[in-house]
Parts: sequence; C-alpha cells; structure tokens
Amino acid sequence: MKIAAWNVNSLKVRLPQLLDFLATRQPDAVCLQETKLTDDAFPVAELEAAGYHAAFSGQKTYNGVAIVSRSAATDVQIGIPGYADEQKRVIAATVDGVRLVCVYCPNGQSLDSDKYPYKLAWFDALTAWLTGELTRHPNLAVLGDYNIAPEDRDVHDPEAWKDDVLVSPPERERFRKLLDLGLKDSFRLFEQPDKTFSWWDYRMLGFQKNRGLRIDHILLSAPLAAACTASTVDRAMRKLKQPSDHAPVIAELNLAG
DNA sequence: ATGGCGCCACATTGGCGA
Repeated sequence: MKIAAWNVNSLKVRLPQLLDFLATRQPDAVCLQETKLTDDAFPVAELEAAGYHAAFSGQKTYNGVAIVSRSAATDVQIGIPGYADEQKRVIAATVDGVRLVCVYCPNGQSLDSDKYPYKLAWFDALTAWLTGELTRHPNLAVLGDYNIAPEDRDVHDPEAWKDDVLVSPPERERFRKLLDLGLKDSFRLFEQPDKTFSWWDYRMLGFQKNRGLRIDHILLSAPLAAACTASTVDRAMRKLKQPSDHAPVIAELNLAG
C-alpha cells in the first residue's frame, strides 16, 4: 500500500498536478492539505474519472483537507472530537484497513503572534485525541503538513532559523510528544540523503538553491512502521510548472493479506 | 533591507503562508 501526503496550496490551481501525481505514482491514498475549496467546489467528478474516491472538509480561502483513495474511505471523521475549531484542518478515515489521519497543522506565523499559542494548544488537542485513537486503531498513520521541522538537519540553515517559528523548542517538543505516543517518523526509518526537504519558499530561487525545510511528515504506529518498506519526498512534483511550494511525501507499506 | 512569490478575495491592495 502506498500512502502520501501533499499540501497542494489550492486544489483548484493544483488539480492538474494532482492528477499527474495519481497517474504516475499510483498511490492508494493521498492526504491533501490547503485545498482552499468549499465542499461544493471539490472536484469529485475529475477524481472519480481518474479512479479515485474522495472525502473532504473544506472552507473558503484557507485550510481545507481531503483524503483521496482508490478504495472508498469508511468511518470518515471531521475535526478533532471535542475541540471546537472553525478552521478545517483534520479529516480521518479508514482505507484498506488502515486508519488515516490527515492533518494541516497551524503555521503559527511568528512567536509573538496570536496564532502561535493557538498552534501549541492545537497540537496538545491532537496529541490527546491520538492517544485514544492509537488503541482503537493499531494500524494508524498520521499524515500531513505539521509546520514543524523536527531537528536541525531538517532545516537548510539552522542558524538563520534558530528559535524561529516552525523550529522553536516548544514546537519541537510538541512533535516529540507525538513520537512519545509510539508513532514513528517514517522518513527516519531509512537512510536518507542529507538536506532532504519537503517545502521551499517560492521566493529567491528557494527550490533551485535547496533552501528548504522538512515539515511534511508521515507518522506511523508501531505495526505500520514495522510494515514500512520506503519513505521518500517526491521532489519531482516541485519541479513541475506552477508547482505547490510543498512536495508530496510518500510511504510504502507491505501489509499482510 | 521584513523585500522576494503565489494564492485568495468584500480584489487593483492586503492577508496569509512558512
């Protein structure tokens, strides 16, 4: 089973690239972030024509998440239960016996922004919820844009970014608490090339100079981590015309049966 | 030097992303 996560930065604009990704990579499920579409505008017919189902939760202009899958998703859940949030950042569903939790974690903007404490509180709510989800769903994957670079090796210039949003110690502590639940960062299960990132600024030739961050992650429960045979960043999708500023991240699972 | 690029909408400029 091949699963992926991709912040598309507007599905309206990026639909051709998504269809290219589906056709060439043949994933079983893709978790999308920043669709920026209301549900009535979601491209259901186009994805169906490509052989994919979709479950989605969107809003105008900002945020928006979706799970696109070959097999129809079941037990779809929108948002974090008990955590009231106008921002559409979470959708979970079961595909082929794997519980997929698609997350668009808050950016935080800056350490002195109101969005920063919201980010930290949001992660606390996510972690509390996932604690129970892991017991309910042994085969659990949490995929998406975490807006946290977990370690300095996930940052092109750690000195320039030191203590900035996306790398600050409180944020990295929140990421570590997710790992403390027993989740594994699938990317780090394998030897990886140095300076592998998943996001590059559109400005200043960020991608061409590989001035990026690794902020998109696929976290796996222990049974899924044991079944994981590969985890990569699909840089080629960042080279397309009119790309998202994020590249897809992919994990392959060798599941029995 | 807080710029740079891309996307969105109460659009022809400002908010936001990261």
